[in-house]
Amino acid sequence: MTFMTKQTSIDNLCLAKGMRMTEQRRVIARVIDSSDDHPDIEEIHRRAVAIDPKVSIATVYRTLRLFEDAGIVIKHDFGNNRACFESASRTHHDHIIDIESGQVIEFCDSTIEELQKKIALKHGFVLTGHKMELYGKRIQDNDKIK
Amino acid sequence: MTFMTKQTSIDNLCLAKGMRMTEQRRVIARVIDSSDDHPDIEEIHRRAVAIDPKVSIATVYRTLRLFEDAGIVIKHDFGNNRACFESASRTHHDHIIDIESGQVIEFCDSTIEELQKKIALKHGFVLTGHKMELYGKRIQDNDKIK
DNA sequence: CTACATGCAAACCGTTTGCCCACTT
DNA sequence: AAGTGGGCAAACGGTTTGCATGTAG
Repeated sequence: MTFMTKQTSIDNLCLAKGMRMTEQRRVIARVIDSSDDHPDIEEIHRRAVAIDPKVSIATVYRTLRLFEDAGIVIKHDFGNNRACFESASRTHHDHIIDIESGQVIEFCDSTIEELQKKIALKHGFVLTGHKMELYGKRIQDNDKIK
Repeated sequence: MTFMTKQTSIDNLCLAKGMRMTEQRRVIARVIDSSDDHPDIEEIHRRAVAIDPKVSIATVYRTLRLFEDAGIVIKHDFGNNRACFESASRTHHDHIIDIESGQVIEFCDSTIEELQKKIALKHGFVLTGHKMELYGKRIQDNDKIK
């Protein structure tokens, strides 16, 4: 297969869902695909424009909603009043937010995941999703000692 | 001048923090205090106006921020793009959100709380807070009267 | 060629704020 | 009487949308 534009796994997902693939969507897909953090719309737009200046912020909004509805990306709300995104193809994880630096650490704990399912069931619900964020302070060396 | 509004536990907290107690703040405190759900600003305003029509929405915003900063209320973001509040004096709990009706159910699970603390520690953090929301669909088998 | 996607700017919506008057202390 | 709080409406910031044009299929 020829490589005119860089092909991403998201591209394939889009095609599989039958959505029309424009250059903008390809660029945004590539940005998401090659990000290992949780960029917000503005940042995604910035990264997209670096690849192709023709991408407008409105298209970023529209495309991310499209991707989200298609289950291609996951939208987060870390409490900054701005949506943050990451590829849904990344393995599931939750987040620890450093309340001092704002840094985001990822983790996954299957025991908690199991418990959540059970709790939901106990209350008469089928779990369709969850959000768990731990907020904390980094432990200093002297804290560890005591 | 007039002292027509009843005294609430939040009132006392406010006084303890040395904040000036106006009629509006008392009304809003009373609304929060007597709510066992998670009303948003508009709903709090509605309830406040029912007690005293003189309360403006701007004051509701200002007062709730004040209360939040003072640790008197807890602000939630259940993903509707609107802040929801509840009294901080209520015992700790997390939430299950019915993705179909938006209804909010409260629960508390000490096993998960323990695990969260451990996970944070494992990653070098002291847990200072957490947010956990389970999203799910009601399992309906008996309440099907239509 | 047609239907859908994009760019632009205006509209939107929850929230914040400036200004000036009212009220608490 | 001094100074904070409230009401109103305008400002704000992130997000959505109407319209005319561009483009994938």
